[in-house]
Amino acid sequence: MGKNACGNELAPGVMRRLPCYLNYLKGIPSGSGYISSATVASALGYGDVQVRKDLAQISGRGKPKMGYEIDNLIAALESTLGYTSYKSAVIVGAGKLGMALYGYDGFSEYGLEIVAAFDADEKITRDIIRGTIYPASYFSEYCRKHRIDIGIITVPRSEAQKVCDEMVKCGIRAIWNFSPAILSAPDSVTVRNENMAESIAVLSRSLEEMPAGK
Amino acid sequence: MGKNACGNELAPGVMRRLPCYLNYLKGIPSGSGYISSATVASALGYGDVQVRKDLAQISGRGKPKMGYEIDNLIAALESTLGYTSYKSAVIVGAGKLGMALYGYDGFSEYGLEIVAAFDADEKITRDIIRGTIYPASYFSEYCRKHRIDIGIITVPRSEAQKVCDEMVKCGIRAIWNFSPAILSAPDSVTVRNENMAESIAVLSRSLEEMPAGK
DNA sequence: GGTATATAGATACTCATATATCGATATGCT
DNA sequence: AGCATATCGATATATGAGTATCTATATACC
Repeated sequence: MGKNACGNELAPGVMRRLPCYLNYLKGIPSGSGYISSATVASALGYGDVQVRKDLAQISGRGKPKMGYEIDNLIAALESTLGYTSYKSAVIVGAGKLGMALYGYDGFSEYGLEIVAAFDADEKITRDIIRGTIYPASYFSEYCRKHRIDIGIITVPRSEAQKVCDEMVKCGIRAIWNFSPAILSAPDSVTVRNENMAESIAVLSRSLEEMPAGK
Repeated sequence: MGKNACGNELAPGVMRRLPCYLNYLKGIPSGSGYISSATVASALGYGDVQVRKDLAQISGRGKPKMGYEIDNLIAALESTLGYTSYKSAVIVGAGKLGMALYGYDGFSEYGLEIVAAFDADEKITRDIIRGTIYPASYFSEYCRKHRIDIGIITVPRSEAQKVCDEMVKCGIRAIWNFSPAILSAPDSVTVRNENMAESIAVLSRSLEEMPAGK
């Protein structure tokens, strides 16, 4: 385990592909032993050289004629992607999307636990799916009492910047923004936008670009 | 309106930024008239040249000393992104995420209407939020009766490929995949993966990379 | 009406990413 | 044990996106 154990800069393209590698490898029956870069590449539609270069950045060496040890790769990917470290998150905005995320139990696979939800509407402060929804006024106090790693924003566009500021003030340094707002935050805070609008645009354009299917 | 009225290839980076431009411009009080590329650039953290190059691909010319006419830009962006054309969608998988998307009324802003939801579990075939959830067995018949543009997959990983195949068979040519599965589909079908795992990884790594937040 | 200026558009350049080619090496078979 | 081969790793090339610089032009002001 060399210099890349932690803290290396990884190019955005690499960060996009690594979860795909992990996902693919996890779907392989365990005990299969080794896999070649070409096999991974053709399964995911990448080039074999690209797969090797990506894996070289995060894992130990592969063996000629054999490929890479699958279990090693999975462990290296999970570690690199941060899935093995526990991260606590809070949601602000208990609308439909917020509640869906709050109730989704698949995040634990990535080391993420959503520990609380907040909403400006005091009336919905009740158990709905799996936990309490606190009034937004309690947010900063809650953050002082618990160590919160990630803030998830699922409020409407008009409220998003206010919520973002509040999160920053409470020491949250990673924000996952599901609102359509463009958030401004200090450089020390990472903001990740879940870009539904872009996805819809890509799909919509694809429909118009090839009018004749088949 | 020249050659780029429709059907031009747009680079992924451009496709990522265009919704941001639109979003930003819509937040400007209407009747403001013109805006310069430098103003847009500094608001969104891009370079002014990049903004001009992006806009040159989708809109008419700007005026020296004035900038671009805001209303024109908004119209061009909405048209290019496909938000002005009606697109019908169906959801397969009536779990929490599926129901959240089904109940979300913000998609109409992008020209997207979710017209039906399906689930393998026949028991949940009832009105929940705003519409009927049909049993999955009715899916292909429904698609024959209605023109469906986009298929949204919110089933677990193990079911996703099966659902994808069914959608392709029913003539759906654009698929929005919220499951963690890697889907294989013909080239004529556009698959867009909503990459939650990547987002979590980016945020998680950012937490580990700067241990001293300030 | 002339001139200074802000701004767009075009061109040239830099940098990063992805691809192709070549050489090195461990494995398995004869 | 020796050799053929599949696969990795390194080097070189190509492609493309982003940036910087320069030129052209429409506006506003004097």
